[in-house]
Amino acid sequence: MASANTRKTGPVEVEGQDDPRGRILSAAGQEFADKGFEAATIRDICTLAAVNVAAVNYYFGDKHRLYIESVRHAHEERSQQVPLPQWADGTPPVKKLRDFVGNMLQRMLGFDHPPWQVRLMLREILHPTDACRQLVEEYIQPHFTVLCSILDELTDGELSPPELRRIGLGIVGQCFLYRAAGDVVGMLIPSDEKDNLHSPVKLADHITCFCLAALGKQPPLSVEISANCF
Amino acid sequence: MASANTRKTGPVEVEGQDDPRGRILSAAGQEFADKGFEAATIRDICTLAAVNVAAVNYYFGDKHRLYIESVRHAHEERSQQVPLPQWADGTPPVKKLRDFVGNMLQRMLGFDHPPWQVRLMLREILHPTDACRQLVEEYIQPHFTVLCSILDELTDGELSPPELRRIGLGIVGQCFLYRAAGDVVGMLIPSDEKDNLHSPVKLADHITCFCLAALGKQPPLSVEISANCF
DNA sequence: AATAGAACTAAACAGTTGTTTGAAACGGTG
DNA sequence: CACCGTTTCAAACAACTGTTTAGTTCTATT
Repeated sequence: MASANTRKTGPVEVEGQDDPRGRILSAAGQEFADKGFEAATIRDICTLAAVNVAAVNYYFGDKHRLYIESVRHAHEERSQQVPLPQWADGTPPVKKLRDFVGNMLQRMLGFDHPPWQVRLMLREILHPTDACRQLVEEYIQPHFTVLCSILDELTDGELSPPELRRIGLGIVGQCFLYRAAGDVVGMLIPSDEKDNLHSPVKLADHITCFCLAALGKQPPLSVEISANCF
Repeated sequence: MASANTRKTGPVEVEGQDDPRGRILSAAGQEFADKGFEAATIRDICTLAAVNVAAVNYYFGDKHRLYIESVRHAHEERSQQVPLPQWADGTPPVKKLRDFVGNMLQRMLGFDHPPWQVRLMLREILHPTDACRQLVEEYIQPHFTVLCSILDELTDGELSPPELRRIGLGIVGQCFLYRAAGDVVGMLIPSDEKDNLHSPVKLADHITCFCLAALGKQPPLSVEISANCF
């Protein structure tokens, strides 16, 4: 029973398809993402991971610690799946903003449908548990700080940090709605319209344009320059 | 066992504190809102409602039908708690928009802290079950339609319905973030700033101004006319 | 080959879940 | 009072939960 709860430090053993710990972590992430902490059962997780029921307690102690680990695992994976864009010096802030919004939507909505990592993180955001603080500090806060600094650069420092944060939250909120309430959004608009106007790319264009117009960096929307402005 | 599952049609019997059915419905709403469908137990609900465990099956058949009924009960109550504003003819659309956003935020965030009705509806929006369709058709869709018609009036019909919906969703999204991810938002900004700039009233002002600026119905934000514009 | 420790397993544990049962209490009507 | 349908209750039901145990297999070092 020695150090089963600590990370492997022994031989090579990449966290791949072979080691049970990794399999459990992936299986747990999917189950927790789909059903939530209570409804997901250790037995289902272990069946999915093709390990014995006792393996969870052997590797992680109990269900709760497995959950914490699996949230961490989720945002670590997602961070390197969709890393923040890197900009060369002198990149115009307008382009940075568009890139950032596009990146955020891509991370939230995914290419096809959102992977379990995102859905698990979303659960934690909506109903925070012990795993939330870490998620915010290591994942959300850094991203939000980048967004605010882009807005600061965009407005030439005319706006105070609180005002920048407020506008930043507005941008995040517009993206967040599609991620968190995507099903309901789909019920509010025709299905063909969803494909045409609410795809990640089109959405990123619209949200950026909307924000730029509000900040006076672009003509108002109702004048409708429908051509893409980037 | 006759017609215990159908609505009472007999004598007066207002759905108040006396009839067990109403007490169960309220208790269930609170428990479901706090813990979700799986984690909330019939025993806890019945204890809270001060009825026997068997009462749920007697009045509602099973846990699932109790849940459906309790979501319906929630949005019916909330509808009459915070009804949509009624505007006299000739009310300027700018005022209508501000009223609508304020109304929506009030309904979402509540005066002090959000009542269980809203939290239960939120759960259904985030993880839709059978109760979602009804919730959308009877509650969300009508509200969203009002918002779009205000935006239409505001832009003098310059924008197409799909574009109106897209902007409407942006407004909803900005409000929605505070409701759904309020805890995380609270971790992203200083606590005093949350009280000053992110109260329902201040938020309604900001979101409306932001939208009006983007639509060119008001000077851009970065010029900062900090005085209230209504 | 012998041994020690890690990895894994089947089986059982105690507790809780949703649901059902059969009988008791209730409240009005003949 | 006796009767009846409705409502309420304590108790039990079977199924499932997270967790633990005791035992087996595997692996690598001596």
